[in-house]
Amino acid sequence: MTQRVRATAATMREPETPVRPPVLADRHAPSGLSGVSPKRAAVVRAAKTLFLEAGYGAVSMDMIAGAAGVSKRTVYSYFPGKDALFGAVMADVCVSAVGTCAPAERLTGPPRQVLIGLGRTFLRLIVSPAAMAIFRIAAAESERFPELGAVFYRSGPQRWTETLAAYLRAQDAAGTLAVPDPELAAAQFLAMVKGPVHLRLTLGVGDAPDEAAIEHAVAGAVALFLEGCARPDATA
Amino acid sequence: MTQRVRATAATMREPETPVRPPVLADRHAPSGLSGVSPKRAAVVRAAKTLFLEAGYGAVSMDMIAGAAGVSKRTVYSYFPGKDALFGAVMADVCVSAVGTCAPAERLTGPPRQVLIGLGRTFLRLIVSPAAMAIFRIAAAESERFPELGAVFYRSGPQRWTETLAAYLRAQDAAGTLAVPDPELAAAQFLAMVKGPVHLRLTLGVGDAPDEAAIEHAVAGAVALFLEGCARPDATA
DNA sequence: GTCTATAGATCGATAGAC
DNA sequence: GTCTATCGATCTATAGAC
Repeated sequence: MTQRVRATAATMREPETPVRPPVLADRHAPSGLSGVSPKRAAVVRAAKTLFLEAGYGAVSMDMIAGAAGVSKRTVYSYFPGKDALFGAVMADVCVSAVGTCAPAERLTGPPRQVLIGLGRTFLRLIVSPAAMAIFRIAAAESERFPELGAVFYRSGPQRWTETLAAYLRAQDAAGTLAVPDPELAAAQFLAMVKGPVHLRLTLGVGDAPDEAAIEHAVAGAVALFLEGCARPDATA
Repeated sequence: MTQRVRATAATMREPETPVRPPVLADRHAPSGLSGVSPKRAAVVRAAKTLFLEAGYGAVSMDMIAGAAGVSKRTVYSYFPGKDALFGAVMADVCVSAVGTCAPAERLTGPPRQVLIGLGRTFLRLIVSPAAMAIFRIAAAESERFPELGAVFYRSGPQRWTETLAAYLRAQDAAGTLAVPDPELAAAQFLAMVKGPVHLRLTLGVGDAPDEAAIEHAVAGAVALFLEGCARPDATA
């Protein structure tokens, strides 16, 4: 099991090359292709699974072709190279897996209740194996694939922060909470929720938190956050 | 530029192999050697630089040998393989770069002052290029090298958390603050300090924060933290 | 399915120290 | 004379490209 890294790295290093083809963008089929090729879908599916499991470096084009049940030639007919395939797949993964899980729940009601609900959903999401795998890869490869980190950030953390910030701003305006800087406060809350457990998971220290641990982390974050924001003259 | 991953992983996976040579531990020189071999030091130095710059996969033994000004044979005479060299170097890096920067400052005085000082030091440290490089590699390779993640966690985050927790516990006992769970509170504070900026850096979104941004992040975290912990009947 | 490039790893030989 | 540290050349496996 060997792998190439150098050529790859140079190829995808967007900020350094004056002319930069959109590597994260999909080049689609080799020619005008109506609809979606099933072979191509199989390649993407196989690549997604393998990349998430083992990371960019540990996956070979042979593996992908084998898992997809196609020849390597076919893989290369749909994607110009390993880096492009990786970029296309990971961008899609970020949007679908992280983006769709953004707070669909209603952010209405008393702050404590909303924060507990949102914190719980958020923490459950980010400690899931799938999310951890995506994050780990995004962190590891963001240097080589700058767009990957950006896509992940926009489709995941940024959405959560913005959504929560909007709620906090509304609460501030309504006088329910005192939040001078909603963006910062939202980031702080989310950081508190994930802080105690996410770092350990990222470093492979300890196992994923169980429900009790999640509740504990969320409750602690909510308590600290609300005590800090609750006005003495208003009910939290 | 290729690399092996399979054998490597198995070798370093301490918890799984019944008999496990201490890969993170240095085997030193091939024989009894008084003092430190300059060649060996050169190898370690070169490997450290290269690994931190490009990560495990992107660095070849040829590069290391070349950068160290020795032959590959010499490299292999000091280290049984690439994984052992990586483990030895990274463990050393974690301890020296992250460990020595643990709060040397005195954690005495009023909470606000202590938290601001500690938060500032902490944030400056973790956003430094060196620390970011180590973190990135630890996160990326912790799956393949479980010990690496553990060493990093112990020598870095865990120390900070424990130190701050001890201070918070003392303050709680003294009645200056109300901290029911010092460990959690310490983790929450540190998470708040780093949250807004560290994630972006990890994902390669945006540049390192300047002094103003650092002050802003620390001040925000301290404000939220203290308001949440300060007893109405005590001065914070 | 084949070909090339390159990675990690190994080997015999040599020069100097004790 | 032997032992040790060092070097350059070479082997095998495999990733990536066509």
